[in-house]
Amino acid sequence: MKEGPDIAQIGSLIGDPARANILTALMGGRALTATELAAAAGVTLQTASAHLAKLEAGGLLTQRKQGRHRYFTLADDRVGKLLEGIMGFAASRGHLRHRPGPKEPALRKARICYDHLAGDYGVRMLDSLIEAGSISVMGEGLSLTPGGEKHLGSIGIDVSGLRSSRRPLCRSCLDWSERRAHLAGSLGKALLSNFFDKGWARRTENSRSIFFTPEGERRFLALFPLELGEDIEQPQLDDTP
Amino acid sequence: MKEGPDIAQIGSLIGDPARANILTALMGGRALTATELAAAAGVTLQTASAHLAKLEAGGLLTQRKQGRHRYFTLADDRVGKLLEGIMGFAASRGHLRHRPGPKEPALRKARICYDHLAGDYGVRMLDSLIEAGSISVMGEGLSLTPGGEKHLGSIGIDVSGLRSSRRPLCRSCLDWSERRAHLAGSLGKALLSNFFDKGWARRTENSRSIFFTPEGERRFLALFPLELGEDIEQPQLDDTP
DNA sequence: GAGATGGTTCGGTTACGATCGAAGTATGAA
DNA sequence: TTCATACTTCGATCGTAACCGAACCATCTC
Repeated sequence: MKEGPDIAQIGSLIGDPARANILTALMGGRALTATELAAAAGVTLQTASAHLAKLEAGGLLTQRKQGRHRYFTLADDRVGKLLEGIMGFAASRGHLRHRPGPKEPALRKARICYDHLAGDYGVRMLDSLIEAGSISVMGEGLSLTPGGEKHLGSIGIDVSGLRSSRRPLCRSCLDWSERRAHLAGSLGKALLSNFFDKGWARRTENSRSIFFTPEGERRFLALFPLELGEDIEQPQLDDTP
Repeated sequence: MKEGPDIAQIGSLIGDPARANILTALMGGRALTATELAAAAGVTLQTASAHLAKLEAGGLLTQRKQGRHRYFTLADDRVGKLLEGIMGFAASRGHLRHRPGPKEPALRKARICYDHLAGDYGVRMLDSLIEAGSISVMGEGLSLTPGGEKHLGSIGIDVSGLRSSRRPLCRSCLDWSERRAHLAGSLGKALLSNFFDKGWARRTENSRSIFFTPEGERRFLALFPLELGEDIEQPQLDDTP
């Protein structure tokens, strides 16, 4: 009966609402202080501190002392992938938050998924890259074509530099809001950084959603066109338990 | 702060030790009764009943009444994939069970992962299929080559029949013990069934581990050879009957 | 029908863990 | 030095949920 790894431990780590809020906040990709995380979780600093200690002991988080601040981040991208996987599953079972809140639409449009672009725009970008022949699909996997390397090089992505990292270049990541794949991996990260650098988009405070400037949005949509037309059906998440 | 799907709910479902044991037991792929699951979880029938109700309400389980029995199974293979993902993560962080127990080696050698073969043998099978050119890899994805279809057809796998199902033919599934991919999807399922049908292997009671007969083992190893040599640690004598 | 087996519901107990106030430590600023 | 900020540790409270005994419902066998 008692076999294999202990999923209950990490399940219970994620299972507490306050800790889940902390992890969700850190899915934004940037390092946050204990105070910020306490606010995000809706608990006092003492409580948050206890939670952070547990999460760190569990290997989900790492902290970095900097002066009198302690910055927390997800331990690595495997944690991000794990969480996004659980989010996708939760969304598919209708485990949505009770009050969808006003930020929900912005989240669905464009958000950060640990370090790359997700949401409607993330899915569109990958779809467009595939249509253009820049990325080829094989089962669940993705790979960059020579043409794609050239194409992305022309907009300022140094693909050969990315290859030298140990991290996979292309990975697909299942999007919980769209229920379709978007682009992760070092290439996904590089593309999002590129948008930030160009001033097309920026992060928003206290949210995973990404804000596109009007000009940036225009350019993004032009760079990643879709043949099919944009009004594809949105697969609905049914929310009955 | 409160954004996205509610990961805490499913986290807490998995986070309880009794429920985690139930889910782990069901990863064996076959339907189990409430009484069996109570024994697997180490709790009384009443307690197990309450847990099963929660898991079902959470969409992780389905039950099927048959006579005076109630058979529970994982709701679908997405649940299996989710759990295997969490197991892989837990194993990578060293969240192993306290007492590794005598069954551990057998589990690492060959076990069932919802409905397909995992463990050392599962990884070997996929590696061999790739070496033989039967399956091609593209990033994280897998696809069956024409040659592979012929090859598998010769050992009794009806690939074209499998294609008609909605389920993907080839999927890679990360193995928590080997930390490498093994073959999932309808093809993975069909291969394992094939081994059972031929009498090469059988399930063991109360465990996810798979027992190979001496003859079956010989044939399996011959069918899925590895170039690299097999002498690199052929560990694990199994202790189960 | 009676009896046995499989499973659920109810009620009450118990234990664990989330929470916060208050006090304590570390780092930076004045 | 003194004060302020950032965070941790301690101690106590409190709620919730896991747990089991007992009773209850359902299905099969005889």
